[in-house]
Amino acid sequence: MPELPEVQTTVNGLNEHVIGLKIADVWSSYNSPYFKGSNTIKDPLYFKVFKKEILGRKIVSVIRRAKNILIKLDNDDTILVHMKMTGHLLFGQYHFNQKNKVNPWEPIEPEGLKDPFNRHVRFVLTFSNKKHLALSDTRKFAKVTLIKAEHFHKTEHLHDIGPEPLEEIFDLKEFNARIDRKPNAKIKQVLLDQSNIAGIGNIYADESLWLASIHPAEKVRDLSNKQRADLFKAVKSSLSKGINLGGASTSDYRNINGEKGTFQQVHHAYQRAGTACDKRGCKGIIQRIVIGARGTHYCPEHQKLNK
DNA sequence: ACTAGCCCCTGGGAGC
DNA sequence: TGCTCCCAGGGGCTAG
Repeated sequence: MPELPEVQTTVNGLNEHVIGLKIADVWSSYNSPYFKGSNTIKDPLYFKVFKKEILGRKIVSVIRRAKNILIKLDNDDTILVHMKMTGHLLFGQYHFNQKNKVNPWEPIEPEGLKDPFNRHVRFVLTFSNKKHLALSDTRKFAKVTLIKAEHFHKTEHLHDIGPEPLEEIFDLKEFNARIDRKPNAKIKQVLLDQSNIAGIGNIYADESLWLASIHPAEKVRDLSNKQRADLFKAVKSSLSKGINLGGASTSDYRNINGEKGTFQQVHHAYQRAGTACDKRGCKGIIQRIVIGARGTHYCPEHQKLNK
């Protein structure tokens, strides 16, 4: 699923391709009564407003905040895309099967989009140079909305998000201050909570805890100073490695060219239940448990509870 | 103010 | 082979 490294990979790709492009058309098949009045394009009434506001605008930059993609327009408005579980953005000059009544924007070429996970197109921006930015989203969890310039600093879509873990200003002292907001909570749940630290999801939480030899159910107040320092380093290193490898494509994530990342090839814990722990000298077998309704993978040999 | 748990959604795997 | 059932999980929301 798209977490900080996957979102950053997408943002890096977009910056190479969409800067200066002018939005000529907008299409979406998202609509759900559940999202009526939600201020996202899943509300058909909101989509009409959204379309009117962005037509003719040029893209000036693309940045990331937590797991959100922020596409800045030339009038200082911002298109926000959150890919949630199964969404990813694709950029290219596509041909769509307009005769398909169910989904007229199902891509029929090029080759890269034959991958089934690139074919669930729900949202398309067409630029004036005939290129497309398409959002493929199998399970329709993704969120797309427009943030007007004057609302940017108070929008509900970005409020209550913790610091960016890869920024240099985010040091061990800051890390401790953030996790200590929940001394009685399990460390895995604290890592996943975006209001504590931005951008960590299930994959990088499990990988970081494996690297730092910490049991995912360890209470924050029971962590030793060494464990805190190890976890701080592990969070930074696993996220950085994820970016360097173009993200994790355990299931559906693809970059803007529709290609897989390779972080899943170096997972130590995530989705490796039943396989041997590959920590040097460790004889453990990776286990899967549930914490906070999330599948959690860890090695019971070298990630033991302190008490 | 907190947290546990439901809900959005669909492809794919298990079971029969 | 083909049907039904069930589950993954980020984050918004609500009930307690």
